[in-house]
Amino acid sequence: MTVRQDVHSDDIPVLCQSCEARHRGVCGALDPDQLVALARSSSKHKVEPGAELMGDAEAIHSYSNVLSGVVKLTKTLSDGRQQIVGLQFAPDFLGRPLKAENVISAEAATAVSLCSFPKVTIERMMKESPGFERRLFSQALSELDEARGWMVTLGRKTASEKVATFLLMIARNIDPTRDPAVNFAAFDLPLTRADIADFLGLTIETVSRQLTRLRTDDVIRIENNRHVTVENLSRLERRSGA
Amino acid sequence: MTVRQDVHSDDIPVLCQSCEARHRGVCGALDPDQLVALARSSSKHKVEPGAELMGDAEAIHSYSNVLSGVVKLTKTLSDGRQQIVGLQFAPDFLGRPLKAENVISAEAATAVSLCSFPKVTIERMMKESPGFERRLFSQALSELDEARGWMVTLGRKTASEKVATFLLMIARNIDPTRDPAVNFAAFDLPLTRADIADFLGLTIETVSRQLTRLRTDDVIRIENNRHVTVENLSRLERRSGA
DNA sequence: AGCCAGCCTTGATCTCGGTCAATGCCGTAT
DNA sequence: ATACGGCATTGACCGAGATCAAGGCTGGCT
Repeated sequence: MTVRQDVHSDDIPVLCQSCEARHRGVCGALDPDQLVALARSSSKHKVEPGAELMGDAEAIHSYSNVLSGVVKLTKTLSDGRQQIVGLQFAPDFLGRPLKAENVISAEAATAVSLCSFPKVTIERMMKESPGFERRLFSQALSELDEARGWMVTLGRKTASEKVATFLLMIARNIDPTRDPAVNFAAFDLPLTRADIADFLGLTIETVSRQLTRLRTDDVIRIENNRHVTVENLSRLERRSGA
Repeated sequence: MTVRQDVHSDDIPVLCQSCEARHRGVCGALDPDQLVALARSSSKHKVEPGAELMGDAEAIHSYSNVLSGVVKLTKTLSDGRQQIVGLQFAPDFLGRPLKAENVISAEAATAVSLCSFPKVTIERMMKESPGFERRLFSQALSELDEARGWMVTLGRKTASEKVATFLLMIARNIDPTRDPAVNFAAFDLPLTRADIADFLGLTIETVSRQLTRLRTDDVIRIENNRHVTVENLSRLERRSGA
Protein backbone atom coordinates (compact mmCIF):
# COMPACT_ATOMS: atom_id res chain seq x y z
CA MET A 1 0.00 0.00 0.00
CA THR A 2 1.57 3.26 -1.07
CA VAL A 3 1.35 6.54 0.72
CA ARG A 4 -0.77 7.97 -2.07
CA GLN A 5 -3.32 5.29 -1.37
CA ASP A 6 -3.16 6.14 2.32
CA VAL A 7 -3.94 9.70 1.53
CA HIS A 8 -6.93 8.77 -0.51
CA SER A 9 -8.26 6.03 1.74
CA ASP A 10 -11.53 6.49 3.56
CA ASP A 11 -10.44 7.11 7.12
CA ILE A 12 -8.73 10.43 6.42
CA PRO A 13 -10.00 13.33 4.40
CA VAL A 14 -9.11 13.30 0.73
CA LEU A 15 -6.28 15.68 0.05
CA CYS A 16 -7.33 17.97 -2.78
CA GLN A 17 -6.99 15.52 -5.61
CA SER A 18 -6.57 18.34 -8.06
CA CYS A 19 -3.36 19.53 -6.42
CA GLU A 20 -1.01 17.13 -8.08
CA ALA A 21 -2.77 17.16 -11.41
CA ARG A 22 -2.81 20.82 -12.29
CA HIS A 23 -0.26 23.51 -12.62
CA ARG A 24 -0.83 25.90 -9.75
CA GLY A 25 -1.75 23.31 -7.12
CA VAL A 26 0.20 23.74 -3.99
CA CYS A 27 0.50 20.31 -2.43
CA GLY A 28 2.55 18.66 -5.15
CA ALA A 29 5.70 20.04 -3.55
CA LEU A 30 5.23 18.08 -0.33
CA ASP A 31 6.89 14.77 0.45
CA PRO A 32 4.65 11.76 1.22
CA ASP A 33 4.84 12.08 5.02
CA GLN A 34 3.91 15.71 4.94
CA LEU A 35 1.12 14.99 2.51
CA VAL A 36 -0.39 12.53 4.96
CA ALA A 37 -0.05 14.94 7.86
CA LEU A 38 -1.64 17.72 5.89
CA ALA A 39 -4.46 15.48 4.72
CA ARG A 40 -5.20 14.43 8.29
CA SER A 41 -5.72 18.02 9.34
CA SER A 42 -7.73 19.01 6.28
CA SER A 43 -11.48 19.31 5.91
CA LYS A 44 -13.65 19.67 2.85
CA HIS A 45 -16.55 22.14 2.56
CA LYS A 46 -19.12 23.14 0.02
CA VAL A 47 -20.45 26.69 0.14
CA GLU A 48 -23.24 28.49 -1.68
CA PRO A 49 -22.74 31.47 -4.00
CA GLY A 50 -22.54 34.65 -1.97
CA ALA A 51 -21.12 32.97 1.12
CA GLU A 52 -18.47 34.98 2.91
CA LEU A 53 -15.20 33.01 3.20
CA MET A 54 -12.58 33.85 5.82
CA GLY A 55 -15.21 36.02 7.40
CA ASP A 56 -15.69 34.34 10.75
CA ALA A 57 -13.01 33.98 13.37
CA GLU A 58 -12.55 30.31 12.47
CA ALA A 59 -11.76 30.86 8.81
CA ILE A 60 -9.25 33.60 9.55
CA HIS A 61 -6.96 30.95 10.97
CA SER A 62 -7.09 28.66 7.97
CA TYR A 63 -5.93 28.32 4.40
CA SER A 64 -7.79 26.55 1.64
CA ASN A 65 -7.37 24.98 -1.74
CA VAL A 66 -10.16 25.85 -4.14
CA LEU A 67 -11.33 22.49 -5.53
CA SER A 68 -14.09 23.79 -7.77
CA GLY A 69 -15.97 26.99 -8.40
CA VAL A 70 -14.77 30.57 -8.34
CA VAL A 71 -13.92 32.76 -5.34
CA LYS A 72 -13.85 36.54 -5.65
CA LEU A 73 -11.48 38.67 -3.59
CA THR A 74 -12.96 42.07 -2.87
CA LYS A 75 -12.04 45.37 -1.28
CA THR A 76 -14.70 47.86 -0.26
CA LEU A 77 -14.48 51.60 0.40
CA SER A 78 -16.20 53.02 3.47
CA ASP A 79 -19.10 54.36 1.37
CA GLY A 80 -19.79 50.95 -0.15
CA ARG A 81 -18.04 51.20 -3.50
CA GLN A 82 -16.57 47.81 -4.20
CA GLN A 83 -13.72 46.48 -6.33
CA ILE A 84 -12.97 42.85 -7.06
CA VAL A 85 -9.18 42.58 -6.84
CA GLY A 86 -8.78 38.96 -7.85
CA LEU A 87 -10.52 35.73 -8.76
CA GLN A 88 -9.37 32.35 -7.51
CA PHE A 89 -10.08 29.34 -9.70
CA ALA A 90 -9.37 25.71 -8.88
CA PRO A 91 -6.74 24.70 -7.92
CA ASP A 92 -5.63 28.06 -6.51
CA PHE A 93 -4.59 28.45 -2.93
CA LEU A 94 -6.57 30.82 -0.75
CA GLY A 95 -5.10 32.73 2.16
CA ARG A 96 -2.49 35.34 2.95
CA PRO A 97 0.70 33.79 4.38
CA LEU A 98 3.08 35.70 6.61
CA LYS A 99 0.54 38.14 7.95
CA ALA A 100 -2.29 37.90 10.44
CA GLU A 101 -4.55 40.69 9.26
CA ASN A 102 -6.18 40.74 5.89
CA VAL A 103 -7.98 43.76 4.48
CA ILE A 104 -9.29 41.68 1.61
CA SER A 105 -12.48 39.71 1.92
CA ALA A 106 -13.27 36.54 -0.01
CA GLU A 107 -16.69 35.48 -1.20
CA ALA A 108 -17.95 32.53 -3.21
CA ALA A 109 -18.94 33.79 -6.67
CA THR A 110 -20.37 30.40 -7.68
CA ALA A 111 -20.98 27.25 -5.69
CA VAL A 112 -17.52 26.47 -4.34
CA SER A 113 -15.90 23.43 -2.79
CA LEU A 114 -12.88 23.98 -0.62
CA CYS A 115 -10.29 21.92 1.18
CA SER A 116 -9.16 23.82 4.27
CA PHE A 117 -6.08 23.45 6.43
CA PRO A 118 -5.26 24.98 9.80
CA LYS A 119 -2.92 27.93 9.47
CA VAL A 120 -0.41 26.40 11.89
CA THR A 121 -0.06 23.23 9.82
CA ILE A 122 0.59 25.15 6.62
CA GLU A 123 3.08 27.36 8.36
CA ARG A 124 4.96 24.40 9.78
CA MET A 125 5.14 22.82 6.33
CA MET A 126 6.42 26.05 4.87
CA LYS A 127 9.31 25.89 7.32
CA GLU A 128 9.96 22.18 6.84
CA SER A 129 9.62 21.95 3.09
CA PRO A 130 11.43 24.58 1.01
CA GLY A 131 9.70 23.31 -2.14
CA PHE A 132 6.35 24.01 -0.55
CA GLU A 133 7.26 27.57 0.36
CA ARG A 134 8.66 28.01 -3.12
CA ARG A 135 5.32 26.92 -4.53
CA LEU A 136 3.42 29.46 -2.46
CA PHE A 137 5.97 32.12 -3.36
CA SER A 138 5.48 31.27 -6.98
CA GLN A 139 1.70 31.58 -6.74
CA ALA A 140 2.05 34.93 -5.01
CA LEU A 141 4.26 36.17 -7.84
CA SER A 142 1.74 34.99 -10.44
CA GLU A 143 -1.00 36.80 -8.58
CA LEU A 144 1.18 39.90 -8.50
CA ASP A 145 1.65 39.71 -12.28
CA GLU A 146 -2.09 39.27 -12.72
CA ALA A 147 -2.94 42.17 -10.43
CA ARG A 148 -0.56 44.40 -12.37
CA GLY A 149 -2.10 43.26 -15.63
CA TRP A 150 -5.52 44.27 -14.32
CA MET A 151 -4.13 47.65 -13.25
CA VAL A 152 -3.50 48.35 -16.94
CA THR A 153 -7.01 47.25 -17.82
CA LEU A 154 -8.56 49.36 -15.06
CA GLY A 155 -6.46 52.44 -15.68
CA ARG A 156 -6.07 52.56 -19.42
CA LYS A 157 -8.66 50.53 -21.30
CA THR A 158 -12.10 51.57 -22.56
CA ALA A 159 -15.29 49.88 -21.40
CA SER A 160 -15.49 47.67 -24.46
CA GLU A 161 -11.84 46.63 -24.16
CA LYS A 162 -12.37 45.87 -20.49
CA VAL A 163 -15.28 43.54 -21.19
CA ALA A 164 -13.41 41.77 -24.01
CA THR A 165 -10.36 41.35 -21.77
CA PHE A 166 -12.55 39.93 -19.03
CA LEU A 167 -14.18 37.37 -21.34
CA LEU A 168 -10.78 36.23 -22.59
CA MET A 169 -9.54 35.77 -19.05
CA ILE A 170 -12.59 33.72 -18.14
CA ALA A 171 -12.20 31.60 -21.27
CA ARG A 172 -8.59 30.91 -20.34
CA ASN A 173 -9.55 29.84 -16.81
CA ILE A 174 -12.93 28.14 -17.18
CA ASP A 175 -13.56 26.71 -20.62
CA PRO A 176 -13.23 22.96 -19.99
CA THR A 177 -12.37 22.30 -23.62
CA ARG A 178 -9.97 25.21 -23.84
CA ASP A 179 -7.17 24.62 -26.34
CA PRO A 180 -4.96 27.65 -27.01
CA ALA A 181 -4.47 26.53 -30.61
CA VAL A 182 -8.19 26.63 -31.32
CA ASN A 183 -10.11 29.78 -32.17
CA PHE A 184 -13.20 28.94 -30.13
CA ALA A 185 -14.38 28.97 -26.52
CA ALA A 186 -17.54 28.27 -24.55
CA PHE A 187 -18.19 28.66 -20.85
CA ASP A 188 -20.66 29.70 -18.17
CA LEU A 189 -19.96 33.13 -16.74
CA PRO A 190 -19.06 32.62 -13.07
CA LEU A 191 -20.01 36.20 -12.22
CA THR A 192 -23.20 38.24 -12.35
CA ARG A 193 -23.26 41.52 -14.29
CA ALA A 194 -22.85 43.32 -10.97
CA ASP A 195 -19.71 41.31 -10.19
CA ILE A 196 -18.28 41.91 -13.64
CA ALA A 197 -18.90 45.63 -13.14
CA ASP A 198 -17.13 45.52 -9.76
CA PHE A 199 -14.24 43.72 -11.38
CA LEU A 200 -13.83 46.13 -14.30
CA GLY A 201 -14.58 49.40 -12.52
CA LEU A 202 -17.79 49.94 -14.51
CA THR A 203 -21.54 49.99 -13.84
CA ILE A 204 -23.95 47.13 -14.45
CA GLU A 205 -25.56 49.04 -17.32
CA THR A 206 -22.30 49.61 -19.15
CA VAL A 207 -21.33 45.94 -18.84
CA SER A 208 -24.72 44.94 -20.20
CA ARG A 209 -24.48 47.36 -23.12
CA GLN A 210 -21.01 46.17 -24.06
CA LEU A 211 -22.13 42.56 -23.97
CA THR A 212 -25.06 43.33 -26.27
CA ARG A 213 -22.72 45.14 -28.62
CA LEU A 214 -20.44 42.08 -28.79
CA ARG A 215 -23.57 40.02 -29.39
CA THR A 216 -25.00 42.18 -32.17
CA ASP A 217 -21.54 42.34 -33.77
CA ASP A 218 -21.56 38.52 -33.82
CA VAL A 219 -18.41 38.23 -31.70
CA ILE A 220 -20.14 36.17 -29.01
CA ARG A 221 -23.43 34.43 -28.37
CA ILE A 222 -25.14 34.41 -24.96
CA GLU A 223 -27.78 31.93 -23.83
CA ASN A 224 -29.75 32.19 -20.61
CA ASN A 225 -27.71 35.23 -19.51
CA ARG A 226 -24.90 32.97 -18.43
CA HIS A 227 -23.65 30.71 -21.13
CA VAL A 228 -21.21 32.43 -23.50
CA THR A 229 -19.96 31.07 -26.81
CA VAL A 230 -17.06 32.73 -28.59
CA GLU A 231 -17.08 31.60 -32.21
CA ASN A 232 -14.03 33.63 -33.10
CA LEU A 233 -11.54 34.20 -30.33
CA SER A 234 -9.11 36.29 -32.35
CA ARG A 235 -11.82 38.85 -33.07
CA LEU A 236 -12.40 39.11 -29.35
CA GLU A 237 -8.67 39.49 -28.82
CA ARG A 238 -8.56 42.32 -31.32
CA ARG A 239 -11.16 44.11 -29.21
CA SER A 240 -9.28 43.61 -25.96
CA GLY A 241 -6.78 46.39 -26.68
CA ALA A 242 -3.63 44.22 -26.73
CA MET B 1 38.01 42.45 12.40
CA THR B 2 34.36 41.48 12.07
CA VAL B 3 32.67 40.32 8.95
CA ARG B 4 30.58 43.44 8.87
CA GLN B 5 33.73 45.48 8.62
CA ASP B 6 34.89 43.22 5.79
CA VAL B 7 31.73 43.92 3.95
CA HIS B 8 32.17 47.62 4.28
CA SER B 9 35.92 47.72 3.68
CA ASP B 10 37.30 49.38 0.58
CA ASP B 11 38.40 46.44 -1.52
CA ILE B 12 34.91 45.06 -2.08
CA PRO B 13 31.77 46.95 -3.04
CA VAL B 14 29.74 48.26 -0.18
CA LEU B 15 26.72 46.07 0.37
CA CYS B 16 23.63 48.26 0.36
CA GLN B 17 24.06 49.86 3.73
CA SER B 18 20.38 50.59 3.89
CA CYS B 19 19.46 46.92 3.85
CA GLU B 20 19.91 46.25 7.49
CA ALA B 21 18.64 49.57 8.64
CA ARG B 22 15.22 49.71 7.09
CA HIS B 23 12.21 47.51 7.14
CA ARG B 24 11.89 46.08 3.67
CA GLY B 25 15.61 45.60 2.99
CA VAL B 26 16.40 42.18 1.74
CA CYS B 27 19.95 41.44 2.84
CA GLY B 28 19.37 41.47 6.57
CA ALA B 29 18.27 37.85 6.39
CA LEU B 30 21.67 36.61 5.21
CA ASP B 31 24.35 35.20 7.46
CA PRO B 32 27.77 36.90 7.50
CA ASP B 33 29.45 34.55 5.01
CA GLN B 34 26.68 34.97 2.50
CA LEU B 35 26.71 38.70 3.03
CA VAL B 36 30.38 38.81 2.07
CA ALA B 37 29.84 36.61 -0.99
CA LEU B 38 26.94 38.73 -2.12
CA ALA B 39 28.85 41.94 -1.57
CA ARG B 40 31.80 40.64 -3.62
CA SER B 41 29.54 40.04 -6.62
CA SER B 42 27.63 43.30 -6.28
CA SER B 43 28.16 46.54 -8.15
CA LYS B 44 26.82 50.02 -7.53
CA HIS B 45 25.39 52.27 -10.23
CA LYS B 46 23.90 55.69 -10.51
CA VAL B 47 21.39 56.33 -13.28
CA GLU B 48 19.69 59.45 -14.60
CA PRO B 49 15.93 60.02 -14.54
CA GLY B 50 14.33 58.37 -17.54
CA ALA B 51 16.95 55.64 -17.83
CA GLU B 52 15.56 52.24 -18.74
CA LEU B 53 16.50 49.62 -16.15
CA MET B 54 16.49 45.89 -16.92
CA GLY B 55 16.22 46.93 -20.53
CA ASP B 56 19.47 45.60 -21.94
CA ALA B 57 20.47 41.97 -22.04
CA GLU B 58 22.86 42.53 -19.15
CA ALA B 59 20.33 43.88 -16.71
CA ILE B 60 17.81 41.15 -17.43
CA HIS B 61 20.13 38.75 -15.64
CA SER B 62 20.47 40.78 -12.50
CA TYR B 63 18.59 41.89 -9.42
CA SER B 64 19.08 45.18 -7.61
CA ASN B 65 18.49 46.91 -4.36
CA VAL B 66 17.25 50.45 -4.74
CA LEU B 67 19.57 52.56 -2.57
CA SER B 68 18.03 55.95 -3.29
CA GLY B 69 15.56 57.50 -5.67
CA VAL B 70 12.38 56.10 -7.14
CA VAL B 71 11.94 53.46 -9.84
CA LYS B 72 8.66 53.19 -11.76
CA LEU B 73 7.39 49.84 -13.06
CA THR B 74 5.36 50.28 -16.22
CA LYS B 75 3.28 48.28 -18.63
CA THR B 76 2.46 49.59 -22.09
CA LEU B 77 -0.30 48.63 -24.52
CA SER B 78 0.57 48.12 -28.17
CA ASP B 79 -0.86 51.52 -29.11
CA GLY B 80 1.29 53.33 -26.55
CA ARG B 81 -1.11 53.79 -23.66
CA GLN B 82 0.92 53.36 -20.51
CA GLN B 83 0.17 52.40 -16.92
CA ILE B 84 2.55 52.58 -13.99
CA VAL B 85 1.93 49.39 -12.01
CA GLY B 86 4.26 50.03 -9.11
CA LEU B 87 6.85 52.32 -7.58
CA GLN B 88 9.97 51.03 -5.85
CA PHE B 89 11.47 53.18 -3.13
CA ALA B 90 14.68 52.54 -1.23
CA PRO B 91 15.36 49.95 0.09
CA ASP B 92 13.06 47.88 -2.12
CA PHE B 93 14.34 44.96 -4.11
CA LEU B 94 14.03 45.09 -7.88
CA GLY B 95 13.60 42.01 -10.06
CA ARG B 96 11.22 39.16 -10.68
CA PRO B 97 12.42 35.92 -9.04
CA LEU B 98 11.41 32.50 -10.33
CA LYS B 99 10.76 33.55 -13.91
CA ALA B 100 12.97 34.50 -16.83
CA GLU B 101 10.62 36.70 -18.82
CA ASN B 102 9.27 39.92 -17.54
CA VAL B 103 6.54 41.86 -19.28
CA ILE B 104 7.08 44.79 -16.95
CA SER B 105 9.68 47.43 -17.68
CA ALA B 106 11.44 49.49 -15.06
CA GLU B 107 12.56 53.07 -15.47
CA ALA B 108 14.25 55.56 -13.17
CA ALA B 109 11.68 58.19 -12.17
CA THR B 110 14.27 60.30 -10.37
CA ALA B 111 18.03 60.00 -10.15
CA VAL B 112 18.50 56.51 -8.77
CA SER B 113 21.37 54.63 -7.20
CA LEU B 114 21.30 50.87 -7.33
CA CYS B 115 23.26 47.97 -5.98
CA SER B 116 23.04 45.10 -8.46
CA PHE B 117 23.66 41.40 -8.04
CA PRO B 118 23.96 38.63 -10.63
CA LYS B 119 20.77 36.60 -10.87
CA VAL B 120 22.62 33.34 -10.24
CA THR B 121 24.05 34.58 -6.94
CA ILE B 122 20.65 35.68 -5.67
CA GLU B 123 19.11 32.40 -6.73
CA ARG B 124 21.80 30.40 -4.98
CA MET B 125 21.25 32.38 -1.78
CA MET B 126 17.53 31.84 -2.02
CA LYS B 127 18.18 28.11 -1.96
CA GLU B 128 20.81 28.24 0.77
CA SER B 129 19.13 30.67 3.12
CA PRO B 130 15.46 30.10 3.90
CA GLY B 131 15.31 33.42 5.72
CA PHE B 132 16.40 35.19 2.56
CA GLU B 133 13.74 33.54 0.43
CA ARG B 134 11.22 34.34 3.14
CA ARG B 135 12.24 37.98 2.94
CA LEU B 136 11.71 38.07 -0.82
CA PHE B 137 8.41 36.23 -0.42
CA SER B 138 7.34 38.76 2.12
CA GLN B 139 8.19 41.69 -0.18
CA ALA B 140 6.25 40.04 -3.02
CA LEU B 141 3.21 39.73 -0.75
CA SER B 142 3.47 43.38 0.26
CA GLU B 143 3.65 44.36 -3.38
CA LEU B 144 0.60 42.20 -4.05
CA ASP B 145 -1.32 43.99 -1.29
CA GLU B 146 -0.25 47.34 -2.71
CA ALA B 147 -1.20 46.41 -6.26
CA ARG B 148 -4.64 45.34 -5.06
CA GLY B 149 -5.01 48.56 -3.13
CA TRP B 150 -4.29 50.50 -6.31
CA MET B 151 -6.83 48.40 -8.19
CA VAL B 152 -9.49 49.91 -5.92
CA THR B 153 -8.16 53.39 -6.56
CA LEU B 154 -8.04 52.86 -10.33
CA GLY B 155 -11.42 51.19 -10.60
CA ARG B 156 -13.58 52.98 -8.07
CA LYS B 157 -12.21 56.37 -7.06
CA THR B 158 -12.84 59.77 -8.63
CA ALA B 159 -10.04 61.88 -10.08
CA SER B 160 -9.77 64.03 -6.97
CA GLU B 161 -9.72 60.99 -4.67
CA LYS B 162 -7.04 59.43 -6.85
CA VAL B 163 -4.76 62.44 -6.58
CA ALA B 164 -5.27 62.71 -2.82
CA THR B 165 -4.55 58.99 -2.42
CA PHE B 166 -1.40 59.38 -4.49
CA LEU B 167 -0.10 62.29 -2.42
CA LEU B 168 -0.69 60.36 0.80
CA MET B 169 1.21 57.37 -0.55
CA ILE B 170 4.15 59.56 -1.54
CA ALA B 171 4.13 61.26 1.84
CA ARG B 172 4.25 57.87 3.52
CA ASN B 173 7.22 56.75 1.41
CA ILE B 174 9.26 59.88 0.87
CA ASP B 175 8.81 62.49 3.54
CA PRO B 176 12.08 62.24 5.47
CA THR B 177 10.54 63.74 8.58
CA ARG B 178 7.40 61.63 8.33
CA ASP B 179 5.88 60.85 11.69
CA PRO B 180 2.50 59.07 11.55
CA ALA B 181 1.44 60.86 14.71
CA VAL B 182 1.94 64.27 13.17
CA ASN B 183 -0.56 65.99 10.93
CA PHE B 184 1.95 67.42 8.48
CA ALA B 185 4.12 66.32 5.57
CA ALA B 186 6.53 67.84 3.06
CA PHE B 187 8.30 66.20 0.14
CA ASP B 188 9.47 66.59 -3.44
CA LEU B 189 7.25 64.82 -5.93
CA PRO B 190 9.34 62.05 -7.50
CA LEU B 191 7.09 61.96 -10.58
CA THR B 192 6.19 64.42 -13.32
CA ARG B 193 2.52 65.22 -13.98
CA ALA B 194 2.67 62.80 -16.90
CA ASP B 195 3.92 60.01 -14.61
CA ILE B 196 1.25 60.76 -12.01
CA ALA B 197 -1.34 60.57 -14.78
CA ASP B 198 0.05 57.22 -15.96
CA PHE B 199 -0.06 55.99 -12.40
CA LEU B 200 -3.65 57.06 -11.70
CA GLY B 201 -5.20 56.30 -15.07
CA LEU B 202 -5.85 60.00 -15.77
CA THR B 203 -4.57 62.68 -18.16
CA ILE B 204 -1.93 65.30 -17.41
CA GLU B 205 -4.58 68.02 -17.50
CA THR B 206 -6.83 66.35 -14.97
CA VAL B 207 -3.93 65.79 -12.58
CA SER B 208 -2.96 69.42 -12.90
CA ARG B 209 -6.52 70.64 -12.31
CA GLN B 210 -6.92 68.45 -9.22
CA LEU B 211 -3.63 69.70 -7.79
CA THR B 212 -4.70 73.32 -8.31
CA ARG B 213 -7.99 72.57 -6.64
CA LEU B 214 -6.19 71.12 -3.61
CA ARG B 215 -4.01 74.24 -3.68
CA THR B 216 -6.86 76.75 -3.88
CA ASP B 217 -8.71 74.82 -1.15
CA ASP B 218 -5.61 75.27 1.03
CA VAL B 219 -5.09 71.55 1.51
CA ILE B 220 -1.56 71.65 0.06
CA ARG B 221 1.03 74.15 -1.09
CA ILE B 222 3.25 73.61 -4.12
CA GLU B 223 6.56 75.37 -4.80
CA ASN B 224 8.52 75.08 -8.05
CA ASN B 225 6.10 72.50 -9.40
CA ARG B 226 7.77 69.83 -7.34
CA HIS B 227 7.86 70.61 -3.68
CA VAL B 228 4.63 69.78 -1.88
CA THR B 229 3.69 70.79 1.65
CA VAL B 230 0.66 69.27 3.34
CA GLU B 231 -0.27 71.45 6.28
CA ASN B 232 -3.18 69.29 7.28
CA LEU B 233 -2.85 65.60 6.48
CA SER B 234 -6.22 64.57 7.84
CA ARG B 235 -8.00 66.93 5.44
CA LEU B 236 -6.12 65.23 2.61
CA GLU B 237 -7.12 61.85 3.99
CA ARG B 238 -10.74 62.90 4.03
CA ARG B 239 -10.44 63.62 0.33
CA SER B 240 -8.87 60.28 -0.49
CA GLY B 241 -12.14 58.33 -0.31
CA ALA B 242 -11.27 56.10 2.65
C1' DA C 1 -50.42 27.36 -14.87
C1' DG C 2 -49.64 31.78 -12.79
C1' DC C 3 -47.05 34.85 -9.75
C1' DC C 4 -43.16 36.95 -7.82
C1' DA C 5 -38.27 38.32 -7.03
C1' DG C 6 -34.01 39.01 -8.76
C1' DC C 7 -31.34 39.90 -12.66
C1' DC C 8 -30.74 41.86 -16.95
C1' DT C 9 -31.60 45.02 -20.83
C1' DT C 10 -32.76 49.29 -22.98
C1' DG C 11 -33.60 54.22 -23.36
C1' DA C 12 -33.06 59.29 -22.02
C1' DT C 13 -30.28 62.41 -19.93
C1' DC C 14 -26.37 64.25 -17.35
C1' DT C 15 -21.61 64.79 -15.86
C1' DC C 16 -16.89 63.92 -15.07
C1' DG C 17 -12.91 63.64 -17.17
C1' DG C 18 -10.82 63.64 -21.90
C1' DT C 19 -9.44 66.34 -25.96
C1' DC C 20 -7.79 70.26 -28.28
C1' DA C 21 -5.53 74.54 -28.08
C1' DA C 22 -3.31 78.51 -26.12
C1' DT C 23 -0.44 80.41 -22.66
C1' DG C 24 2.76 80.47 -18.73
C1' DC C 25 6.82 79.19 -16.14
C1' DC C 26 11.38 77.65 -15.14
C1' DG C 27 16.01 76.02 -15.95
C1' DT C 28 19.67 75.81 -19.17
C1' DA C 29 22.62 77.23 -22.87
C1' DT C 30 24.19 80.78 -25.79
C1' DA D 1 20.16 89.20 -20.74
C1' DT D 2 17.85 86.62 -23.99
C1' DA D 3 16.14 82.75 -26.23
C1' DC D 4 14.72 78.22 -26.29
C1' DG D 5 12.74 73.68 -24.90
C1' DG D 6 10.29 71.03 -21.81
C1' DC D 7 6.91 70.81 -18.37
C1' DA D 8 2.72 72.71 -16.28
C1' DT D 9 -1.54 75.39 -16.18
C1' DT D 10 -5.84 77.10 -17.88
C1' DG D 11 -9.92 77.43 -20.84
C1' DA D 12 -13.56 75.80 -24.14
C1' DC D 13 -15.71 72.04 -25.76
C1' DC D 14 -16.91 67.15 -26.34
C1' DG D 15 -18.03 62.41 -25.51
C1' DA D 16 -17.73 57.89 -22.98
C1' DG D 17 -19.72 56.14 -19.37
C1' DA D 18 -22.70 57.15 -15.14
C1' DT D 19 -27.24 57.95 -13.50
C1' DC D 20 -32.11 57.68 -13.52
C1' DA D 21 -36.07 55.26 -14.97
C1' DA D 22 -38.89 51.89 -17.27
C1' DG D 23 -39.63 47.37 -18.85
C1' DG D 24 -38.35 42.32 -19.85
C1' DC D 25 -36.67 37.50 -18.88
C1' DT D 26 -36.21 33.59 -16.18
C1' DG D 27 -36.31 30.48 -12.69
C1' DG D 28 -38.47 29.11 -8.33
C1' DC D 29 -42.65 28.87 -5.71
C1' DT D 30 -47.50 27.97 -4.63
